[in-house]
Amino acid sequence: MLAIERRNEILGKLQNDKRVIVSELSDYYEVSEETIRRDLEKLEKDGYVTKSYGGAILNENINLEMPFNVRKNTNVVGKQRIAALLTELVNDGDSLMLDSSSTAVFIAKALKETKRNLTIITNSIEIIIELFDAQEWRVLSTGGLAQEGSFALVGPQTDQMLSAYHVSKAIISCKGFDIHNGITDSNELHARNKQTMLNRTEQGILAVDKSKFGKTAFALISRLDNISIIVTDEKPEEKWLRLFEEYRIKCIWP
Amino acid sequence: MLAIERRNEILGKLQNDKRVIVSELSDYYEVSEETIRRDLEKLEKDGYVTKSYGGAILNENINLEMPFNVRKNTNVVGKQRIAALLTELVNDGDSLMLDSSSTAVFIAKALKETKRNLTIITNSIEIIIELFDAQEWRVLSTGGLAQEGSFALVGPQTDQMLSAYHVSKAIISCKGFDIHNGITDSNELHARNKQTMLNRTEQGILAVDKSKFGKTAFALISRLDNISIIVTDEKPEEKWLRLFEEYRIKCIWP
DNA sequence: AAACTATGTTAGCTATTGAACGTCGAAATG
DNA sequence: CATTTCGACGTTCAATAGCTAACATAGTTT
Repeated sequence: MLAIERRNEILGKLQNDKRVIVSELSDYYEVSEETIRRDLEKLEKDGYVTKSYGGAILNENINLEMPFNVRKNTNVVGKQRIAALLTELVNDGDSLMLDSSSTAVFIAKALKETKRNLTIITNSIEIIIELFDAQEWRVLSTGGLAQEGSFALVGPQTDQMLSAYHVSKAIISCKGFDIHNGITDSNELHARNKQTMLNRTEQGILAVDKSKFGKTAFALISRLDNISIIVTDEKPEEKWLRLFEEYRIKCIWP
Repeated sequence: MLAIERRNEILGKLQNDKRVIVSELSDYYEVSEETIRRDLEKLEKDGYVTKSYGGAILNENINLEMPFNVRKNTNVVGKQRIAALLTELVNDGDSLMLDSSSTAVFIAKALKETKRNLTIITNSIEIIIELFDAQEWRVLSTGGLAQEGSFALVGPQTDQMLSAYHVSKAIISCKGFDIHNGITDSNELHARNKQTMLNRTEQGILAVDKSKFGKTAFALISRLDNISIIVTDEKPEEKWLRLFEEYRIKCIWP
């Protein structure tokens, strides 16, 4: 059994029983108590539980149903790479906009571990939840219509709220990214929100894995002009790099 | 049973009964009185209770918030009763505002099972998540600052968004409810948001369990004038009913 | 091969609890 | 109003369970 499997099972047990006992888990999984303690330690660090003498209890304010069931996360490694690169672009004290892409969730997690005193504005419910316990941060939710399926807030209310702020960096993702058609998304409301984010910042950062290169989706977000930096998970081909140079876009990969 | 569980339960009992007795707790949990004293000592150190000879009483300094998991799980039955009563006041197609109280979460759940085609505006992240899959409903999130501990969005942004709408019913809860001091809450930002909700509706509904009657918390939400209906979990005493009559407030209990 | 990860093992340390006992507080009694 | 009395309190001590930290090992990744 993999460690991560065991941890997930422990989380499952916590959802049922609200608490776990170190000695019981150690018996059940036939690993040493130390291993279980290390598991709980990790879960505590991730904010899921509170340890106590002899065991741990579930943190009720983390809505556990969500992170596991909802996302059919693809290319997790790529997204984590992108997130790691992004932490180097962000400084303590920055103000950021994050969109409601799954990449942005990874970015939020990575930033939480490394940065202090950030101000985040986002329309992603997942990110809001992820950052609820971020000490010293200011986390703002745009309002908006709760859109089934994407865990995002969308619509004109979202745009209006975004327009009330100006941030040093806006980090967005997209469904498609093409020389002729610019940056595109499959959902018009999402596209509009991302557009607004780019309009309210000096530095637009596109965080997008390589599979999106050369793709075009339904709704236009922006031409390439509004993008300052592209962060991706693999080195793009020469034609892309030439294009980026032409537009004076900095491109970063691991 | 883990020590932290016992302490949380004691806090829960304190929320209901306002006081605890050392000897009773010792019997109930089958630990020595010393252990209970040490528990109370810790709770006192954390500011939740004041010890006294033979037991301890809850600090009525309601400004100090209970841990979320304790607050959420107290008087579940009362909250469910209130939620059930409220479904009878709401019609299919209504537009509602719901605040970020734990009672409101129960109300949202009850409505989801019984009503069609509602429009909900709320600043509660829990409710947003709960209603993400509500078919045919329109669920709007107010924006706002994500406030640690309460799972709510607060601040001027929240007010601004609320002010952009007008609904048939606003359903709010509170920490204290008193003849002279009106409806009060421990948190000023929450109080302001609830106030705004009452201003944006024809029918203000106060959903509040009986333990709040006669209490006064720090921040004023509203005088009684703005309330049309009070829904509670037990029949209030005569003096309250007379008061409600005077203000032409309808009061409902199971 | 080196670096890293997951796990086990151990030794020393710490936290939690209950028992014992002298002191203190509250309420009844004179 | 002073005294008495009994339960409650705090402190200390000891026992035990649990914890931390350091090191060892094996398997995996780079």
